[in-house]
Parts: sequence; C-alpha cells; structure tokens
Amino acid sequence: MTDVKSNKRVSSVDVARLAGVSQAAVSRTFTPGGSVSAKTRQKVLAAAKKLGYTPNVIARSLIQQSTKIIGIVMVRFQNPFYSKVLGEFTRKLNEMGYRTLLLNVAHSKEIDEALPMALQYQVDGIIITSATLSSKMANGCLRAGTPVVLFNRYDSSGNFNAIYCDSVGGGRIVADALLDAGHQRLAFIACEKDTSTSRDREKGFTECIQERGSKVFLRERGGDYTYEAGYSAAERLLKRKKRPDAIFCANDLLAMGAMDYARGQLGIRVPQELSIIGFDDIPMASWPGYSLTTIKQPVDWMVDATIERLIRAIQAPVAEIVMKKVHGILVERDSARTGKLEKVAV
Amino acid sequence: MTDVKSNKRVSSVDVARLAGVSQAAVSRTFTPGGSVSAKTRQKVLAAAKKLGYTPNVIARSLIQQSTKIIGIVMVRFQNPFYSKVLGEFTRKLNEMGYRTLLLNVAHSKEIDEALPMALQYQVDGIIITSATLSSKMANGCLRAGTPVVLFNRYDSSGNFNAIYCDSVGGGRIVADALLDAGHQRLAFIACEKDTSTSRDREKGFTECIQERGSKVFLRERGGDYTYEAGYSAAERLLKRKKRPDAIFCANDLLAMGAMDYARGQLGIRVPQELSIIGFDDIPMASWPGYSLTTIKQPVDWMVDATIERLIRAIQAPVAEIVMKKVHGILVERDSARTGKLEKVAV
DNA sequence: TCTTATGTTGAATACGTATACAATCATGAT
DNA sequence: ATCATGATTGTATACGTATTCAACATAAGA
Repeated sequence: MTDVKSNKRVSSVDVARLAGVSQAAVSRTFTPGGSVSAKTRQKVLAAAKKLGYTPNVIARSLIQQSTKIIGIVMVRFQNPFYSKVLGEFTRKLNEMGYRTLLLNVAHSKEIDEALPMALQYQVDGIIITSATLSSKMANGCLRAGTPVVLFNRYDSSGNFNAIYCDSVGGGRIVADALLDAGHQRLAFIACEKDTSTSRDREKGFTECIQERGSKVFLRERGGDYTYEAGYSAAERLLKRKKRPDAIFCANDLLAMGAMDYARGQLGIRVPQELSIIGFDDIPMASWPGYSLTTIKQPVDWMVDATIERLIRAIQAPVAEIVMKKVHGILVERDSARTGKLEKVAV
Repeated sequence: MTDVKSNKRVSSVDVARLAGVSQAAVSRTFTPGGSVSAKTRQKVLAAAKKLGYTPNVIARSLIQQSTKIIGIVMVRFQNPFYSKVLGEFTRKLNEMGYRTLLLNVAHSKEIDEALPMALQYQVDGIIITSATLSSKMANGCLRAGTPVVLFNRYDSSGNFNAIYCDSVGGGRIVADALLDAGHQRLAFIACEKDTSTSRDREKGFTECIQERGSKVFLRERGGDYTYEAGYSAAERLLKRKKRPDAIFCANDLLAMGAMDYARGQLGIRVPQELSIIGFDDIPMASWPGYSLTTIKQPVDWMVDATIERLIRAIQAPVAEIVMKKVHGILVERDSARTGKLEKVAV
C-alpha cells in the first residue's frame, strides 16, 4: 500500500498517466471552478490518492502571477504587543487563504535588506510593522507592483498605505487625565531607538501640558522599548530629591519596569504616591500584579483594517493611498489616579 | 529616470534583450558561481538596474527543486517562550539563507490542516513546535520527502527527529530542591490541554517525591498554559484550610499567575510561607517583581540543534532519525526556598 | 431529424528560470 | 602558424502547473 519507492516528486502528469486522462484534466480537478465530469474527477482523485499527489503551489503561482504569500516585516519580536499582532495577522490571513513569510529584523536599518528577499519571493503584498521604508526600497516595491501597508506607523510623504494609532492624541489623553487628577510633577520615560511612536506620544503629552499652562517636570530616556530600560530609567528618575508624582511611559513594558523599581526598590506606593501610565495595553497590563492604567491600542481593528487595505490593494492595483488613524482609549486600572478633581472635591 | 510605465513583471528575458545577450547570460550573472565574462556581467547588471530587475526566486525554486523556505508550525503564539523561540528561528534561518513560512495553529488538532499547506508550498523542511504529528500527516511528509524536526516534543514511535528538553528530569530537579529545603506539602499545577510537556514534568516531579517516601500533597489543573489559569488554580489550591507550602507549576506563566494570587489576594509571603517554581525561564521570570525560581530550557542550544538537524536532513536525505534530549537547569531566584536543609541546620 | 446550446476533453502553450550541450572565442605554448 | 586548452556564450530544454483553443460529445428544443 505504501508506494514510497522513489523520493521523486509526483506531478500532475504522473497522476494523469495513471488515471488515463490528460494533465489538464488533473489540473481542472484540483481547480475549484474546474470543468470536469464526475467520472474523470473520480479517476483523478483515486490516482492522486494512490500516488500521494499534492498540487505544487509554487508552479501554480508562477503561471497565476500570484503566490498567495504575504510578507510580514517585524522589528521588535519579543515585545508582547507585536507577538499578539503577529498572531492575529497570521491567523486571519490564513483564514483568507494567504500564507505569511516572516521577516524578522533586528533594527530598522536592516529592513532594506529584508525587503528585497520578500520581493524576490514574489509576495502578493507586504505588511511592515513598527518601521518605515527608505525611499529606495519604496521605489523597489512600486516597481515590483507589490502593495505595502504600514502597521502602527505612517509615512509623512503620504506615499504609503498606513494604519496606525493616534499616538499624539494618546499622549494628550494621558496628560489630561493626570492633570485632572491633580498631579503636579509629570515625568515621561521615552524610547530613544528611532521610534516615531515614542516621539509622538511625548509630543501629545508635552503639548497638552503646555496648553494647560504647565510643563513636563522631568524626562528620561529609556533607550529601548524594554522592561529593563524602564526599570533603570525609573531609578534615575526617582532617586532625585524632588521626584515626580506621575510617570507616563512610552509603552507598557517601560511602565512595568518603572513600577517594579518604584515599588520594589523604593517602597513607593502606586498609585497613592506615584501614578504610572503606559501605552499599548499588552496582556500583562491587566495582570493583577500590575493592573496598569494604559492607552489601549485597538489591535483587532487595526489588524483587520490593515488586511482589508492590503487585500484591496492587491486586487485592484489602483494607485490609491489610504491612511487610517484610530484613537487609543484610556483603560483605567489601578496604577494611576485618574479621577477628575471635582469628583474628589465633592 | 523612473521607468514605471507598465506594471508588467520584468524577467530575465527582458534584461537579456536590453543588454544584447542571451537569457542564459543573465541567469549566469545572478548565479554565484556563474561563468560570465566581466564585460557581459557589466552589461547585464546595467540593464538589470535600468529595468529594476529582481530574479524570481519562485521560478528558480521550480527548477532547482528547492525553495529555501522552512515551514514553522507554532501552537501557542502568545506564550513568551515561543515568541523567543520563533525569533531565534527566523533570525538564524535568515542568516543561513532560508526564509520562514509561519503557520499559526490554534490547537494541536489543526496541525493536520496546516501541514498540507506547507507541503504544497514545497518547503524544504518543517519545524514543529510544541505538538506532534498524526501518523497520517507523518506519512504525507515522508512521501513528499520533506524532513521534519520536532522542537520541544518527542515522538515515542521514534520516527521523527526531535530536539527537546528533559521534562521528566526537570520535574525531578524541582522535587529534590523543594524536599531538600524541607517543604512538607508539595503541590503541582498542571496544564491539561493535551501537552506532553506538562504530563512529563508532573511525572518526574511525582516519581521523585514517591521515591523519597512521600507523595504529592495536592494537584490542580490549570487548564491552559496561561497566567489566568495559574491565577485561578492557585485560588482553588490556597483557599483550603491546610494549604501547600510549595507549588511547582508546569510553566512560568502559570507560576506567575499563582504568585500574584498568593501575594496579592491572600497576602502570603513568597518564599517565606510559600515556595513557587516554574518551568521555561521566560524573560519575565527574571523581572525583579517576580524573580521566579524556575527550570531554564537552554533555548539557544535547542534552536541551534534543531536547525542543524534540519539542514543536515535536507542536504543528505538519508533515513536517519536523531532525537536529542537536553537537560534543563535550575535557576535559583527568590520565589522558592531551595537551600539544602543541612545549610540551614548548621 | 436537424439545430443549438452546454458541458468535457486534450493538445499546445506560457509562466521565469537554470543548466546540459555544443559552439565559439581567446590564450598561450609549440 | 598550429594546436590544445580553457573560458565564455547561445540554443534548447526542463521544472509543474493553468489556461486557451478547438474538437468532441451530449442533451434539449424545434
């Protein structure tokens, strides 16, 4: 029964020969809308089963000019936010009949090496998370006619589709909430590694505070978007004589690091003595141990929108560029005092 | 300068025509060991640049019988352990000239749907993490001549390459450490979702305890390999009148959930009143907030070994099966009393 | 019965590349 | 100048499939 004699690949021609039909008949049998009689279909399927035949998608994609592969470029793998994002992308794309070619990139600079790989593999589309494109690569994609959608980034040139969360607005929301609750000395912990998100979150935060006649008390650079960076930044921030009473961190990991330092090393009570707010709303943010107040990015919506935009661009390659900005929402947990002053005053 | 007139794909024939050479010359120019004179190479490269030509790897793979794509099947995406694993795999495979096709699978059962996809795409090899294969699919891979390596699983039939961590041994180490430190009532929190790892970790733990003349005090099913499952399992475990003085959890996430419940809800001091030990050593385990004592899986080594085995199987398709088991090591942090009794007694 | 429409079928071709083979070229030694 | 040697080149073919086209069969309608 097991016909594992030669490790030679079995092709549609082999199946056709065994079934006594033409190769075209085999192809049609395995093509959803194919015009085949029930009889030949039977014969073909029987022969295919006997030989263990599987259609070669690579060969198919050559002639159909479509690989049904989407390239996903990710920069920060370990960050749970992007784990979640990647999981959603692969799952949903799978359901729609697409496979995902994963390009893991350590730094934004490497993106210029990764993209040609994707293009060489004739991917139908490319999703780029947390990074932008050099104009050179942008041109490459244009030439290849491969649609690109930026996820959680935008390109100020306006040449790319982009789905992203309003970082500036998120920063403003945080500033408002903290000031409304009566905080006096607001600090910010940034990520310095060429991330536009950190810059924008700080921008909204700072602008809003200034508009309300105050200014950011302290600013510390985290260096990275990691727990460790937040931990050490908090150390530098909280060892001062006059320390902040609220810290807004550029993302949740930084916030969790900061919180652990404040509580664990200095015994500071959160939120009674210090409010901490993050950004992203990663799964861990809701863990009781942290119960982090944060700006939630509507990941599901963003993923859906990104996929929809990409598919549309693939199907109708009109030179139409769509940029969608979605608002983050403040998830109030227990790491920050965010109640309006009035409420307390009453 | 921008010749983006037609979105028609540019092929080696187009380049050849423009350069005034044969298509073969173009192909040879882009083939590392190709026999081309410097002069024609110049002409070809110039023409290629002008047209924005990129070799079509799909077409190449058709004739070379090799796609340079590795399929990776992952079951539990959100778990930071596998995030790390995936990151390592993609990075290292990339460096070796392979791309990765990511197949995200919600449950082990779905693996039988995912694998044919990989095979249809003619992947050169397949890595399966945290799941085993049905014998039917196993046969499919055999027929297709596609090597498979199981990561962090083994197949008792002995038909598959496998690289995995000694879960039984890890469980024993934990039992020894806890008993040596004088714990009396040892509990275990399991993951029930068809995971052999959880079963094996419990097996080693239980066996060792029995050999030393005792037995497991309590056992609770976590349900999932998640923080939430650990949290609620701990609730059921610790609300009893006579509660355990040590809990071994099937993985780190469960352990962190359990710890947060114990400390946050019941005010139990860890490790003074309760020791907690996990398994995996995910990045968060070393966060000061948890400082979790755990069994470290040597991920880097395991990833390297998996890749090496896979590449070897691809290059020399001898029917050789290799199963490698590596020992986990106890990383002693602050969530468990693990010192030998003698030390304390002296 | 003849016509028309509809459904099946196979032969031939195209997708974009790599490579075997034979032909050509350059080079240096004799 | 002749020959052998080696490097370079072009032609032709193969990889495995989808699809066009024409041929054919079948069934329905007149």
